[in-house]
Amino acid sequence: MRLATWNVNSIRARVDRVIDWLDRSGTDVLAMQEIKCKPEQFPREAFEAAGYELAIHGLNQWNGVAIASRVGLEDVETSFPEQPGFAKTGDPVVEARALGATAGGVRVWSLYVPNGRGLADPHYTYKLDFLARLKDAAATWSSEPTALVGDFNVAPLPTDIWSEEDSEAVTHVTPEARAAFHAFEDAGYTELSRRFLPEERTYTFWDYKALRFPKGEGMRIDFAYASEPLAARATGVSIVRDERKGKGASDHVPVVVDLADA
DNA sequence: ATGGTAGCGGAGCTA
Repeated sequence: MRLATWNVNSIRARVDRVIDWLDRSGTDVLAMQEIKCKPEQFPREAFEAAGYELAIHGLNQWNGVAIASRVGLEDVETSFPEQPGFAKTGDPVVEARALGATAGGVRVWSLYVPNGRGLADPHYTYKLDFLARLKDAAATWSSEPTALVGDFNVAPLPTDIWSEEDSEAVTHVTPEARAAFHAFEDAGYTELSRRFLPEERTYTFWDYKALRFPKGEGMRIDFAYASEPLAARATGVSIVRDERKGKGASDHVPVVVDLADA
Protein backbone atom coordinates (compact mmCIF):
# COMPACT_ATOMS: atom_id res chain seq x y z
CA MET A 1 0.00 0.00 0.00
CA ARG A 2 1.22 3.47 -0.91
CA LEU A 3 0.23 6.17 1.60
CA ALA A 4 0.95 9.84 1.04
CA THR A 5 0.42 13.15 2.80
CA TRP A 6 0.24 16.51 1.05
CA ASN A 7 -0.60 20.00 2.24
CA VAL A 8 -2.33 21.04 -0.99
CA ASN A 9 -3.00 24.70 -0.06
CA SER A 10 -6.54 24.74 -1.52
CA ILE A 11 -7.90 21.65 -3.22
CA ARG A 12 -10.04 23.73 -5.57
CA ALA A 13 -7.00 25.60 -6.86
CA ARG A 14 -4.99 22.35 -7.11
CA VAL A 15 -7.40 19.58 -8.08
CA ASP A 16 -6.05 18.94 -11.58
CA ARG A 17 -2.50 18.78 -10.30
CA VAL A 18 -3.41 16.50 -7.40
CA ILE A 19 -5.42 14.08 -9.53
CA ASP A 20 -2.65 14.00 -12.13
CA TRP A 21 -0.09 13.20 -9.43
CA LEU A 22 -2.32 10.50 -7.92
CA ASP A 23 -2.49 8.86 -11.34
CA ARG A 24 1.26 9.03 -11.90
CA SER A 25 2.34 8.07 -8.38
CA GLY A 26 0.11 5.07 -7.80
CA THR A 27 -0.92 6.41 -4.41
CA ASP A 28 -3.62 4.36 -2.67
CA VAL A 29 -4.36 6.68 0.24
CA LEU A 30 -3.77 10.44 0.25
CA ALA A 31 -4.09 12.56 3.38
CA MET A 32 -4.57 16.22 2.44
CA GLN A 33 -4.23 19.36 4.53
CA GLU A 34 -5.26 22.98 3.99
CA ILE A 35 -8.04 22.02 1.61
CA LYS A 36 -9.40 25.55 2.28
CA CYS A 37 -13.02 24.68 1.61
CA LYS A 38 -16.13 23.17 3.12
CA PRO A 39 -17.25 19.63 2.21
CA GLU A 40 -19.91 20.91 -0.20
CA GLN A 41 -17.22 22.89 -2.07
CA PHE A 42 -14.78 19.98 -2.38
CA PRO A 43 -14.27 18.76 -5.98
CA ARG A 44 -15.53 15.27 -5.24
CA GLU A 45 -16.23 14.28 -8.83
CA ALA A 46 -12.60 14.37 -9.91
CA PHE A 47 -11.56 12.04 -7.09
CA GLU A 48 -14.49 9.68 -7.54
CA ALA A 49 -13.86 9.49 -11.28
CA ALA A 50 -10.29 8.45 -10.44
CA GLY A 51 -11.59 5.68 -8.17
CA TYR A 52 -11.14 7.26 -4.73
CA GLU A 53 -13.54 7.47 -1.81
CA LEU A 54 -13.40 10.63 0.27
CA ALA A 55 -13.64 11.75 3.87
CA ILE A 56 -13.69 15.54 4.26
CA HIS A 57 -13.44 17.75 7.33
CA GLY A 58 -13.62 21.45 6.46
CA LEU A 59 -15.19 24.20 8.54
CA ASN A 60 -13.75 27.42 7.12
CA GLN A 61 -11.68 28.93 4.32
CA TRP A 62 -8.29 28.62 6.06
CA ASN A 63 -7.66 25.01 6.87
CA GLY A 64 -9.50 21.73 6.54
CA VAL A 65 -8.28 18.18 6.03
CA ALA A 66 -9.36 15.25 3.87
CA ILE A 67 -8.48 11.65 3.09
CA ALA A 68 -8.86 10.01 -0.33
CA SER A 69 -8.62 6.23 -0.56
CA ARG A 70 -8.98 3.61 -3.27
CA VAL A 71 -8.54 0.75 -0.77
CA GLY A 72 -11.63 1.39 1.35
CA LEU A 73 -12.50 4.11 3.83
CA GLU A 74 -14.39 3.55 7.06
CA ASP A 75 -14.85 4.70 10.66
CA VAL A 76 -14.40 8.38 9.85
CA GLU A 77 -13.74 10.52 12.93
CA THR A 78 -13.54 14.31 13.23
CA SER A 79 -13.80 14.78 16.99
CA PHE A 80 -10.17 15.81 17.56
CA PRO A 81 -9.20 18.45 18.62
CA GLU A 82 -11.90 19.46 21.06
CA GLN A 83 -10.54 22.94 21.73
CA PRO A 84 -10.88 25.89 19.33
CA GLY A 85 -8.19 28.06 17.84
CA PHE A 86 -8.16 31.84 18.04
CA ALA A 87 -8.85 34.55 15.51
CA LYS A 88 -6.68 37.65 15.46
CA THR A 89 -9.42 39.31 17.50
CA GLY A 90 -8.95 36.68 20.21
CA ASP A 91 -12.32 35.11 19.49
CA PRO A 92 -12.39 31.32 19.49
CA VAL A 93 -12.63 29.69 16.06
CA VAL A 94 -13.56 26.04 15.63
CA GLU A 95 -11.17 24.52 13.09
CA ALA A 96 -10.80 21.32 11.11
CA ARG A 97 -7.27 20.14 11.81
CA ALA A 98 -7.54 16.37 12.24
CA LEU A 99 -9.42 13.63 10.44
CA GLY A 100 -9.15 9.94 11.17
CA ALA A 101 -10.27 7.05 8.98
CA THR A 102 -9.38 3.43 8.41
CA ALA A 103 -8.09 2.75 4.89
CA GLY A 104 -6.75 -0.58 3.74
CA GLY A 105 -6.64 -1.79 7.34
CA VAL A 106 -4.53 1.16 8.51
CA ARG A 107 -5.81 3.86 10.84
CA VAL A 108 -4.77 7.09 9.11
CA TRP A 109 -4.88 10.55 10.70
CA SER A 110 -4.57 13.57 8.39
CA LEU A 111 -3.16 16.33 10.60
CA TYR A 112 -2.71 20.05 10.26
CA VAL A 113 -0.96 21.23 13.40
CA PRO A 114 -1.54 24.91 14.24
CA ASN A 115 1.12 27.23 12.83
CA GLY A 116 1.64 29.02 16.14
CA ARG A 117 2.04 32.46 14.54
CA GLY A 118 4.29 34.01 17.21
CA LEU A 119 5.76 33.20 20.62
CA ALA A 120 3.44 35.64 22.41
CA ASP A 121 0.35 34.59 20.43
CA PRO A 122 -2.31 32.35 22.04
CA HIS A 123 -1.96 30.23 18.91
CA TYR A 124 1.48 29.16 20.05
CA THR A 125 -0.01 27.69 23.25
CA TYR A 126 -2.72 26.16 21.10
CA LYS A 127 -0.04 24.53 18.97
CA LEU A 128 1.76 23.00 21.95
CA ASP A 129 -1.57 21.87 23.47
CA PHE A 130 -2.64 20.34 20.18
CA LEU A 131 0.56 18.31 19.91
CA ALA A 132 0.39 17.20 23.56
CA ARG A 133 -3.25 16.11 23.32
CA LEU A 134 -2.60 14.34 20.05
CA LYS A 135 0.35 12.50 21.58
CA ASP A 136 -1.78 11.35 24.52
CA ALA A 137 -4.48 10.10 22.15
CA ALA A 138 -1.90 8.48 19.88
CA ALA A 139 -0.40 6.59 22.82
CA THR A 140 -3.69 4.72 23.16
CA TRP A 141 -3.57 3.67 19.48
CA SER A 142 0.05 2.55 19.41
CA SER A 143 -0.64 -1.20 19.46
CA GLU A 144 -2.67 -0.92 16.22
CA PRO A 145 -1.35 -0.06 12.75
CA THR A 146 -1.68 3.72 12.98
CA ALA A 147 -0.27 6.50 10.79
CA LEU A 148 -0.09 10.13 11.94
CA VAL A 149 0.66 12.07 8.79
CA GLY A 150 0.53 15.70 7.83
CA ASP A 151 1.87 19.19 8.32
CA PHE A 152 3.32 19.35 11.84
CA ASN A 153 4.58 22.95 11.52
CA VAL A 154 7.71 21.94 13.42
CA ALA A 155 11.24 21.76 12.03
CA PRO A 156 12.62 19.17 14.48
CA LEU A 157 16.33 19.53 13.65
CA PRO A 158 18.44 22.63 12.96
CA THR A 159 19.08 21.24 9.47
CA ASP A 160 15.33 20.97 8.81
CA ILE A 161 15.17 24.72 8.12
CA TRP A 162 17.18 26.94 5.81
CA SER A 163 17.66 29.48 8.61
CA GLU A 164 16.60 29.22 12.22
CA GLU A 165 16.39 33.03 12.16
CA ASP A 166 13.49 32.92 9.66
CA SER A 167 10.88 35.22 11.19
CA GLU A 168 8.08 33.13 9.63
CA ALA A 169 9.12 30.08 11.60
CA VAL A 170 9.92 31.18 15.13
CA THR A 171 7.34 28.79 16.61
CA HIS A 172 8.65 25.91 14.45
CA VAL A 173 12.09 25.73 16.05
CA THR A 174 11.60 26.35 19.78
CA PRO A 175 12.77 23.69 22.28
CA GLU A 176 9.13 23.33 23.39
CA ALA A 177 7.80 22.71 19.88
CA ARG A 178 10.62 20.30 19.11
CA ALA A 179 10.05 18.42 22.38
CA ALA A 180 6.32 18.20 21.62
CA PHE A 181 7.18 16.77 18.21
CA HIS A 182 9.65 14.20 19.53
CA ALA A 183 7.21 13.13 22.29
CA PHE A 184 5.50 10.87 19.74
CA GLU A 185 8.57 8.66 19.89
CA ASP A 186 7.87 8.05 23.59
CA ALA A 187 4.24 7.28 22.68
CA GLY A 188 5.36 4.34 20.53
CA TYR A 189 5.81 5.96 17.12
CA THR A 190 8.61 6.16 14.56
CA GLU A 191 8.93 9.00 12.05
CA LEU A 192 9.38 7.18 8.77
CA SER A 193 10.70 9.97 6.54
CA ARG A 194 13.68 10.43 8.84
CA ARG A 195 14.29 6.68 8.91
CA PHE A 196 14.50 6.42 5.13
CA LEU A 197 15.61 9.96 4.22
CA PRO A 198 18.04 11.13 6.91
CA GLU A 199 19.83 13.56 4.58
CA GLU A 200 20.14 17.09 5.90
CA ARG A 201 18.25 19.94 4.23
CA THR A 202 15.70 17.57 2.73
CA TYR A 203 12.75 19.95 2.70
CA THR A 204 9.00 19.50 2.20
CA PHE A 205 7.98 23.18 2.12
CA TRP A 206 9.25 26.32 0.48
CA ASP A 207 7.49 29.62 1.13
CA TYR A 208 5.98 31.33 -1.92
CA LYS A 209 7.58 34.56 -0.76
CA ALA A 210 11.10 35.78 -1.43
CA LEU A 211 11.91 33.16 -4.10
CA ARG A 212 12.50 30.56 -1.42
CA PHE A 213 12.22 27.56 -3.76
CA PRO A 214 14.68 28.77 -6.43
CA LYS A 215 17.05 29.73 -3.63
CA GLY A 216 16.74 26.34 -1.96
CA GLU A 217 15.44 27.88 1.26
CA GLY A 218 12.85 25.51 2.70
CA MET A 219 11.77 23.59 5.75
CA ARG A 220 11.06 19.95 6.57
CA ILE A 221 7.74 20.18 8.41
CA ASP A 222 5.61 17.40 6.83
CA PHE A 223 6.03 14.01 8.46
CA ALA A 224 4.73 10.47 8.74
CA TYR A 225 4.72 8.92 12.19
CA ALA A 226 3.86 5.22 12.34
CA SER A 227 3.05 3.01 15.31
CA GLU A 228 5.44 0.09 15.67
CA PRO A 229 3.09 -2.48 14.07
CA LEU A 230 2.89 -0.22 11.02
CA ALA A 231 6.51 0.97 11.06
CA ALA A 232 7.58 -2.67 10.81
CA ARG A 233 5.84 -2.83 7.42
CA ALA A 234 7.46 0.30 5.93
CA THR A 235 9.71 -0.34 2.93
CA GLY A 236 10.52 3.19 1.78
CA VAL A 237 9.70 6.89 1.79
CA SER A 238 10.02 9.58 -0.85
CA ILE A 239 9.64 13.35 -0.78
CA VAL A 240 8.41 14.48 -4.18
CA ARG A 241 10.36 17.72 -4.64
CA ASP A 242 9.32 17.95 -8.30
CA GLU A 243 5.78 18.82 -7.22
CA ARG A 244 7.03 22.21 -5.99
CA LYS A 245 8.06 23.12 -9.55
CA GLY A 246 6.13 25.10 -12.11
CA LYS A 247 3.11 27.32 -12.10
CA GLY A 248 0.26 26.37 -9.81
CA ALA A 249 2.29 24.33 -7.31
CA SER A 250 1.39 24.05 -3.64
CA ASP A 251 4.04 25.43 -1.29
CA HIS A 252 4.33 21.88 0.16
CA VAL A 253 5.20 18.63 -1.63
CA PRO A 254 3.94 15.07 -1.06
CA VAL A 255 5.62 12.72 1.40
CA VAL A 256 5.05 9.13 0.27
CA VAL A 257 5.29 5.99 2.42
CA ASP A 258 5.37 2.45 1.03
CA LEU A 259 3.96 -0.31 3.24
CA ALA A 260 4.20 -4.04 2.79
CA ASP A 261 1.02 -6.08 3.20
CA ALA A 262 0.18 -7.11 6.75
C1' DA B 1 12.52 45.00 11.01
C1' DT B 2 10.39 44.60 6.66
C1' DG B 3 8.74 42.49 2.59
C1' DG B 4 8.29 39.19 -0.44
C1' DT B 5 3.43 35.46 -2.64
C1' DA B 6 -0.70 32.74 -2.69
C1' DG B 7 -5.66 31.69 -1.49
C1' DC B 8 -10.35 32.88 -0.12
C1' DG B 9 -13.81 36.20 -0.74
C1' DG B 10 -14.63 40.28 -1.91
C1' DA B 11 -11.58 43.51 3.25
C1' DG B 12 -8.55 41.44 5.82
C1' DC B 13 -6.89 37.21 7.61
C1' DT B 14 -3.98 33.16 7.31
C1' DA B 15 0.17 31.05 6.23
